[in-house]
Amino acid sequence: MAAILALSYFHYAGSVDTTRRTISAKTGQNHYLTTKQTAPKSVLFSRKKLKLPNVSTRQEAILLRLESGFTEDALHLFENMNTRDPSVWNVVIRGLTTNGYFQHALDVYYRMRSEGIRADNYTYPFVIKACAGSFSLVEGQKVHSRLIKVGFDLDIYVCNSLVAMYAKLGLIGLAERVFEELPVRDLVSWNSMIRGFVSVGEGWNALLCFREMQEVGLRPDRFSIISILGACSLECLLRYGKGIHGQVIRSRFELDVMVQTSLVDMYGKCGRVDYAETMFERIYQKNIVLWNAMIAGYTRNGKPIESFTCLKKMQEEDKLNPDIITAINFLPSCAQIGALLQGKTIHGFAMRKGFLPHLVLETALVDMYGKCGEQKLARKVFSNMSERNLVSWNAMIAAYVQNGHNREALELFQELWKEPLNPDATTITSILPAYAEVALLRESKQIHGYVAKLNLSSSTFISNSIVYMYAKCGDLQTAREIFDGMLYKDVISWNTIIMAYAIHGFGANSVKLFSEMKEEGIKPNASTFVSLLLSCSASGMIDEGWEYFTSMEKDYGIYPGIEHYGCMVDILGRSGNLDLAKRFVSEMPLVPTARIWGSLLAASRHHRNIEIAEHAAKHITSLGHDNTGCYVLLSNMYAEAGRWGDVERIKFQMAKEGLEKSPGCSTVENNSKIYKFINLDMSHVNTDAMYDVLSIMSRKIGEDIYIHSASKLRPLDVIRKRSTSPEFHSVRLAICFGLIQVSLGSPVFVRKNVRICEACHSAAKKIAENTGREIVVGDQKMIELDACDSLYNTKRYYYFIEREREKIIESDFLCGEIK
DNA sequence: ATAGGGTTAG
Repeated sequence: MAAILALSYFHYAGSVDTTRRTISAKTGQNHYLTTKQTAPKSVLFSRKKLKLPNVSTRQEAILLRLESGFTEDALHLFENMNTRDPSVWNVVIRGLTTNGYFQHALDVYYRMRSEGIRADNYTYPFVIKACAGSFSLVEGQKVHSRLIKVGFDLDIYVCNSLVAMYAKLGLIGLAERVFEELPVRDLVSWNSMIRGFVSVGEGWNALLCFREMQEVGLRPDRFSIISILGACSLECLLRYGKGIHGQVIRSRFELDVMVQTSLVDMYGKCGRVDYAETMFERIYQKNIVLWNAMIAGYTRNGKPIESFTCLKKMQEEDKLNPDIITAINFLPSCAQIGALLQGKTIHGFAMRKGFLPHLVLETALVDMYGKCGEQKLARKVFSNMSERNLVSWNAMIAAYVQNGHNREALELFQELWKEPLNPDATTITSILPAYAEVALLRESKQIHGYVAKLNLSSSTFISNSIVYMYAKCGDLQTAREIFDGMLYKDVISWNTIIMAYAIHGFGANSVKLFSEMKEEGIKPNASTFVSLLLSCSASGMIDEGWEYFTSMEKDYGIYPGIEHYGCMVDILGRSGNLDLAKRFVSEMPLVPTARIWGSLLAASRHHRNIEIAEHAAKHITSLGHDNTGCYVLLSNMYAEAGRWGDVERIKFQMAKEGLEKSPGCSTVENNSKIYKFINLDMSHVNTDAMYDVLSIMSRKIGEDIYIHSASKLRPLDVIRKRSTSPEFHSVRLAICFGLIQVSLGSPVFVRKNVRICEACHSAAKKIAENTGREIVVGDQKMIELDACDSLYNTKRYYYFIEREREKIIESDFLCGEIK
């Protein structure tokens, strides 16, 4: 078959556009022409269409070859014909279109015209279909204007094809116009229009169209039903879909496998996989499409195990091999349970079967690898892709963010701007957490501006992320302003703003917001209490902490999770009652994690209780995580107590485990650039000025005993004081650098990779008071908080909205009997 | 003889 594509007899066909193109639908969806879509399909003509009276034997022979998929042979016969009846041309164009050779069909059409043979109303529907098939709007519009010229623009067959073509190209407006201008509309016209709305994602309009069709007295047929079930899925209208199901049962379509498949699909998409299952089980003859729909239903509804079983049953019971769609539908199930091995198996299977390259499948693989924690493999698939669309980019960006590679995610996001693609809501949703992590205020403001431009500011989910992003960047005020301006605040919005105040240590505000939240009738969830307890811990509100901790179970029926216990250890540790904290850990009903012991260790460090620190450290090291931080902390404590033997012992232990102390460093942001400092840092261009400012500041805040300008520093003095004196800690250097560099009126944002020490914390406060500058310092504590709010869930929010909508239309839409 | 259909990633 490849030979036919190489034959040269199509070269004269005129200016036929063979480039691949992307058509953006109103919905922002992209339709892509992939190599798979243009590949020849050995689609057979239906038998009933074959009976052609009064045709020459030659023509019949051509038709026979075309319908059996022997396109090349057919074309040879065609080329050798002398007398060419217009109907022969029609047969050839129809054959090429039906077999998927859209470009060749168009070539033959142009050749037909150049040879002076008039295309008729039988020619155009196929030519139009070929335009749609090759996703060529240019061709389509050329043909459209041509047929207006020759007066076929009122032919119902031609116009119905045009409606379908424009809809397929995503230009629903043009489809509507052709539809509106039709003098007479038959069932096919309506079906094409309904299908069109569904295919661009406008389920609502499809429903309106469906109702209008019945109002003008037409009864839906199986095509209408299949399309309208698609509309139900789009709008998540379970009740309405059930109504259609009722009509189907009373109609003669009950045993139509396509209608049945659409029903299974609809139930799956409306969240009732149980209905889909019942329906599915009752179907006697299951084809691959039906199996795929069922697998997709399980996957979509978070039932990966059932999806696995279903795939197995498909192979065992019906001896069906997975196809591309099966693979695409199945991969998210692997992703959901982190079944890397099974995902890889599918990947290998797809390669052996020659499914690759395939845009959608590769995107699903990127997503699967990303969710299985293999961002490197995801990147490998992504980089190998011959074609990428926005969805592929979104999947790759998400893969980086999900695995904590925020820098890479941001770099990729920057690269995306060079592509002829526009980031959408999904892109923004994926990238915002990366912005929050990296916390560059200026860049965050830029992305915020873009969100406003995209009109996404009204999305609760996205606004929540933006509030969080500003809070993490240190700009609490803007975070609050955005929160106050939100139209719909859900529980996550409240959790986020409470957390924002917690991060900044304004516990009182968190508490106030919590009562406001309750007044608004928003029910707190587990995350709300994490935020609240963190607030209490950060602001030293010990009694309130206990109160919330006991109230969450008593008043709200929320059982404390490991995070809540962690916060309580922090709170108790802060109070200085380390024995109580220790007892709390030993009596908690959950197995303490490294995070819990870490809290106890930090508290012991704070209150210089070596005994309990050793106890906590023993547990941490036994858990086998990265013990570096734990060793360093313990070592510092021994040093402070003058227990040098123990310091040496830990040093030896670290060397044995191949661990190195990661130097504490601080960063400060200026003009979207990050400047990094280590303790005693002298590597920066402004070192002298920086130390001068530090010297002045230290004097002002009463810590000037050891300070001299940098040039007068003698390293030995410094080294001797290292473990105890915080005067040259990186945080202070970063602050001073910021004071010099950041323009007046803008806040100075400093972050530290490990926990900031108490002395630096109070020094920062005093420097802020003295200079009148706003200084925001974030440390490890702030970073730890990220893991807490795991309840971000887009789906839940949208689902809620859809429920509400269903109530509104339920009474409005009553479809008539189906013929 | 002509047109309209189901499964597809985030």
